[in-house]
Amino acid sequence: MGATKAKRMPREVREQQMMDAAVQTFGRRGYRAASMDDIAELAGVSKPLVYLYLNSKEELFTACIRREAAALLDAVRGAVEPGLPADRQLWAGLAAFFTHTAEHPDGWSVLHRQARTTGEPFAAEVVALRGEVVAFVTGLIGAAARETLAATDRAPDLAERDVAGLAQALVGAAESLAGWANETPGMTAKETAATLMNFAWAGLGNLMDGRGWSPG
Amino acid sequence: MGATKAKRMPREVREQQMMDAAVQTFGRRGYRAASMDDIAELAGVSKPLVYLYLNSKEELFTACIRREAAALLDAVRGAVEPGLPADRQLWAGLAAFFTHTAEHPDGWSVLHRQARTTGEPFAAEVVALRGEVVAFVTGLIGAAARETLAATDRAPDLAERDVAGLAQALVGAAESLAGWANETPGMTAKETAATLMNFAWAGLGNLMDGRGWSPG
Amino acid sequence: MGATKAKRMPREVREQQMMDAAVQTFGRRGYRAASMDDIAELAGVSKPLVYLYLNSKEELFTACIRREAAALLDAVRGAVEPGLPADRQLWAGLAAFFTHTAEHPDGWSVLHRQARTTGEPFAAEVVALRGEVVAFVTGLIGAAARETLAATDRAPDLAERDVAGLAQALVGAAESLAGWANETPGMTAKETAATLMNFAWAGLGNLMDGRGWSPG
Amino acid sequence: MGATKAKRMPREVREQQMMDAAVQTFGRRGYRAASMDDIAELAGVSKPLVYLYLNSKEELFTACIRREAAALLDAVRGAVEPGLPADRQLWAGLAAFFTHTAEHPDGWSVLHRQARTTGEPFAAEVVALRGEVVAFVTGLIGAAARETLAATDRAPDLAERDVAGLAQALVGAAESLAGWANETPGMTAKETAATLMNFAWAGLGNLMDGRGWSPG
DNA sequence: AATGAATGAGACTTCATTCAT
DNA sequence: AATGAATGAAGTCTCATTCAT
Repeated sequence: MGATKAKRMPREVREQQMMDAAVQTFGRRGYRAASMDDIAELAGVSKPLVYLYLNSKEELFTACIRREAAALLDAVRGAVEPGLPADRQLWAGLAAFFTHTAEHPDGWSVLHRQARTTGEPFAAEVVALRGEVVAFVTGLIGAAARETLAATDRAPDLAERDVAGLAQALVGAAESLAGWANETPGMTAKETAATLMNFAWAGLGNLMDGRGWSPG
Repeated sequence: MGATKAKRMPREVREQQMMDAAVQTFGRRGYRAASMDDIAELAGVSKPLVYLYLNSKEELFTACIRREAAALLDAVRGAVEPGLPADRQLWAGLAAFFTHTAEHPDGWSVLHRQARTTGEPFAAEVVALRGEVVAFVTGLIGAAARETLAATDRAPDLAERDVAGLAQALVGAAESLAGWANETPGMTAKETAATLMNFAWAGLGNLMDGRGWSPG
Repeated sequence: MGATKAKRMPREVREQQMMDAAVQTFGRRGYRAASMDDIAELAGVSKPLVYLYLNSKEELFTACIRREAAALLDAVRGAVEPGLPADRQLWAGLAAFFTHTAEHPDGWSVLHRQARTTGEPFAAEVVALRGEVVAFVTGLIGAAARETLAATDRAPDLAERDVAGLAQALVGAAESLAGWANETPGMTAKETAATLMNFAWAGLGNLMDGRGWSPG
Repeated sequence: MGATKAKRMPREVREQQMMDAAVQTFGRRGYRAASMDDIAELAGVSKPLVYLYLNSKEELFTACIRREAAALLDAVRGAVEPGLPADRQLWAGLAAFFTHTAEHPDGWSVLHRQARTTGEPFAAEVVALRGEVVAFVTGLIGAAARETLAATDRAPDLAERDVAGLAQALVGAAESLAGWANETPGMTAKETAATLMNFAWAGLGNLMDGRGWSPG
């Protein structure tokens, strides 16, 4: 641990070292509790250099959020093969999601725990990320609906709002399970993805058949 | 808003005023970003009085967590009538949960966003709360399984670990939907509860039938 | 420990309870570190009552100094019988001094350690006490000199300044030994007094004979 | 007075300036009454710099105690030539002691008045210093006894405990005289040392002859 | 005779940030 | 490309003291 202390590295390398240190520190301690001193020390550079490259604590945190968000999105998108059936796509995306969060717990913490609780302007960054994810999932649910309809030749029976709520619930459940899986030894990403698919898929299917649960 | 500025109130009343102010401030700004000055001012008292009654920022935060956790648990437990079928119980509990979180957004923020990200010893308080909720939900799922089995005369087919994962997913989805509902105008607690039941119940039923989704 | 909590005591009794608590607290913690809260609690009364009777922390400390100084002076003066030879008087005074400081360690601490280090106006109080003691000792040394001269029919050979220095040294040694004796188990007041007399008396005698030590 | 306000000094220099200011402030006002603001201002730096270099008020005070203790011990040890007779060694040590305390009254105050009354962990530092001094003096008294015995061919007559008491008394007297000499204009260190030698040496001699004072 | 309620002022400490080299 | 030196501002907490009953 601890960055290589070699002097005179090219700017881009130093910058990544600093951001690695920042993600780790922010992710574990939170934005306020993380000090620029901590980050500089962990990065193995002096504080003025951090400011020279990243300008301010706020910009540094924002840069961390964006880097980690992009990495997560790339991982999920890269795992989904467009040609497959919707349920397989969804499963592949979830597996990639759980894999990535397990392999980058500090980055995931920055996105899911810290950025969302630190208020504006950071929460907005995560809202954007989450919006992309929800849209992606919404699209998959819609595709699944269409596939089902095509196979059974029935009329669509899902309001827009229901789909949105379902996507929210699915994403929320995934976020929750990511934290739980990280804390549960022996829980692999694929098992976690299967658990969630089990939980969600049948319900989605029933909904599309118009056989939802109702309090009546 | 802003506490009544009447002087010379009995201790217990002042203490509640302070905790109201603290929950609001902690919930909106987070533990670190909330200053005791802010809280005292919002409570309409001087800072030393806050310290006289609540001892320290840490103890104040802990007291807030416990008060809000107790209020949430009471609301959910009070809404569930033990005699009803499991699905009705679950629905009633969810509705009460969404109602309470909608009516106490700052308290919910303290529990769900802030306490969990502020590290020990606060996270442990919420872990305890969440553990009670998960146990409660786990019990309901088990009851539902037994009811189903009694009706259909089939053997149980749910491993302990699956139930635990399902409860986690359900609670996580509920937590996520609580935030979403708070930010979505016109979304009532009952609608939110119905959305989640739709999403979850059919899936649970299928699982109990041994017809889970699998990647194969 | 802990004053009787009976309510409605006559003023003078309450005042002594408070001063007892104050002497103990000041003596053990020092003026600054002792808080009025501590003192009031130890005295078993509310803080406003302490202020009602003793007016302020400064006045309270001053009152403590004066009470303890008077007690110490009374103890020493009461032990010295004017008719005896000077050395017996000195010994009796020292024994009384060591007895009193051993029996009232907090009071002695207030006088010797705390009041002297807390700056004006408190140091002046102790300077006055010490001045009385030094004058008393100086008188005894003078008397001893006269007795010696009367017996040996020689001219006096002690300058005023030497006597003052000797008295200072003797008092300083006594103060130092008081602390040491308090910390040395099994060291009685009379033994301590004898140690100091052993150390000092022969030297005084030699000096009066003009046989002092000199670097030459 | 007042440190040079030149900016951008090397760390070691600044650190000494800060400790000079701290010794002066602690020595005159005491540990509790001295504020870090006062010290920083007297040192001509901002408060954060004091914390950056010295970490905390406690560590700063401890550093002051150690620096001043070392300086005092060095001064006394450096003045004593091992080859000389014991009485000359003692006198030289006392003269150096009184010289040093006269030239560094604030440092002496830190050691003798403030550190001893501020409680742990500071008192322990001074106990260690004083222990070294008492051991040193004890050694000299023992050496003197042996020299006397060698010259007069008599048996030793001093118990261990008596020697310890005598050393205590001598050190106590010296400490007391140091304060007195500082407050008495025109009193030089050598005069003070001679006064104490006069007071103490003959008494020690008599004791070694077995001719101590006794109340009988 | 006595106290619960309340506070202005000031203490120690930390942090994001800049300056000069 | 990089850093040692330095600080304004703000935060948590304590304390002597008073008010109203």
